[in-house]
Amino acid sequence: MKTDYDIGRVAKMSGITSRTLRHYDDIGLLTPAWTGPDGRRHYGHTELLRLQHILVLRELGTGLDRIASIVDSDDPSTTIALLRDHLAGLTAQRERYARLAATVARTIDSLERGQPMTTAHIFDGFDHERYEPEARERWADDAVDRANASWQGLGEDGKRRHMRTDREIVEALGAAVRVGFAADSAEVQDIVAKHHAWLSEIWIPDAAAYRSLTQMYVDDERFRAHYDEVARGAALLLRDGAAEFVRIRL
Amino acid sequence: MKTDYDIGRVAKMSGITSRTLRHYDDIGLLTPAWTGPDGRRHYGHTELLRLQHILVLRELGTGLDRIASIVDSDDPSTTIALLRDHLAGLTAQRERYARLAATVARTIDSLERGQPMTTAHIFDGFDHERYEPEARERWADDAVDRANASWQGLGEDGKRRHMRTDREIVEALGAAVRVGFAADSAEVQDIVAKHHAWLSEIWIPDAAAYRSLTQMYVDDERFRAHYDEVARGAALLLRDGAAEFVRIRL
DNA sequence: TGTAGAAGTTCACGCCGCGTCAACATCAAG
DNA sequence: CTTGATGTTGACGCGGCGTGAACTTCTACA
Repeated sequence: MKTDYDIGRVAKMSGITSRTLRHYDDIGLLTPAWTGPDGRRHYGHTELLRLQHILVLRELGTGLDRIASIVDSDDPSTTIALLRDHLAGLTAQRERYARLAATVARTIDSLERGQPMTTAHIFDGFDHERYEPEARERWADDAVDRANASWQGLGEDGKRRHMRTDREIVEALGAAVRVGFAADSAEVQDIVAKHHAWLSEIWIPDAAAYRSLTQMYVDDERFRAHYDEVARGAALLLRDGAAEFVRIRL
Repeated sequence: MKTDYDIGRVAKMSGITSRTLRHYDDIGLLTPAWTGPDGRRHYGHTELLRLQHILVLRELGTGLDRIASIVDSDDPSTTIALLRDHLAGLTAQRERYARLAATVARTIDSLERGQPMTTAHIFDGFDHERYEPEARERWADDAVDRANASWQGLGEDGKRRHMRTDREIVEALGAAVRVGFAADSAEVQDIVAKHHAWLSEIWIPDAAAYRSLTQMYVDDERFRAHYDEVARGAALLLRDGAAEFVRIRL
């Protein structure tokens, strides 16, 4: 036969290791055209094409099981559907790494300017996993104590920074209200995330606590006045945004 | 004690599972403040703070062993060095996913236009990154028309995404300037790549066009102001980075 | 106070995609 | 005939936990 490549040749041609080829044989992803009496694997042209296909999909980050189903079904629309699915995942990954990189860069930046690793800064772009929507009333009990303790522990400098961040949030919210952003828009969600992170500096609220806190911002005159200072409706927007935030992120 | 949280409370507060907390105990990353006579783990405020620190770094994609060394050493310069290392990895990942996403998108596109997944097509941007110079020449001709058409074609949603990416680039550049990355550093090159990709959304510039565009960013006040918003020198860095980018990649 | 069930504990295996020995067989070249 | 390159199977390792199993202990309610 003309097209007879042993495992080493295939490995060199494709740039993968022979181990990988053996692995693909083991899991039935790529079976050699024939196996010699000595157990050596021999690949033909068909297998090379299949391997190419596999490698492309692998390079795209697809899992081997999914690759198998794609390669096995020659149906283009199946391939397209699967790829489209996969594309969404890739884009999400890319954005995730972009955010992480930006956050790390910012963290480095602030560290180099002598600032400690404050949680507020650090929690930018932080992905909180979900909490269970269970009753956790007791947490709220000593929450105030702990919040006070944290606040005391911040020091003069920390307190001032904290206040400044608060100001930024109020202004961002005001701008959002004026522009007319919805509570579930990315822009408002960013602000809410920032607010949550800011809050976490002195107190780590769970989902329920965070929602009731933002509700309180609406109900309590003094708080509402504080948040509505730049634009009326900011406290409401924060509350609604927080509800959405909790639903999605906590 | 006031600050006494059992493993379940800590899990709910932080959003991670109790299993993870036990794991962290096992590997010595986060030891409970004390363990009851019945073997139950109890955490205090100190541990919560440490956990926060850990989770942030974890969210940044850092490995647990590296996290341990970062959290254990309170030395900021160590932290910076480790983070800088990590940043390089993150940017590499980001770039990888960006390339993958682009290739997948192209593959989907060609499949939808009825073309089979030929090897020639498939290997675009895969192993051998080939650019056909003649095709690029033709692009430059009606580049402006094309840019306008593309922008219109993006739709409201696309436009907004485009704007947000722009913002990310500006911020990443700002951070890079502050941190002091060189124009030919991997980090800056990554940002430039992103900028080029971003630009390619509405206009695919060739090498010369890309260089003169970034030069224009420096010369034109309005553009410079835009890129220098986060940190002065960003436009310059982008131009120099683009020159390097063109030299190596285009 | 008895009892149920919620929540804690310690093993210990599973996952994904191979890398990396180990121990041995077989091939091509000098 | 040796030597070294290359092939084979088999098995463990990794990272960061998920997910049971089997057992103990705390908490709430009748």
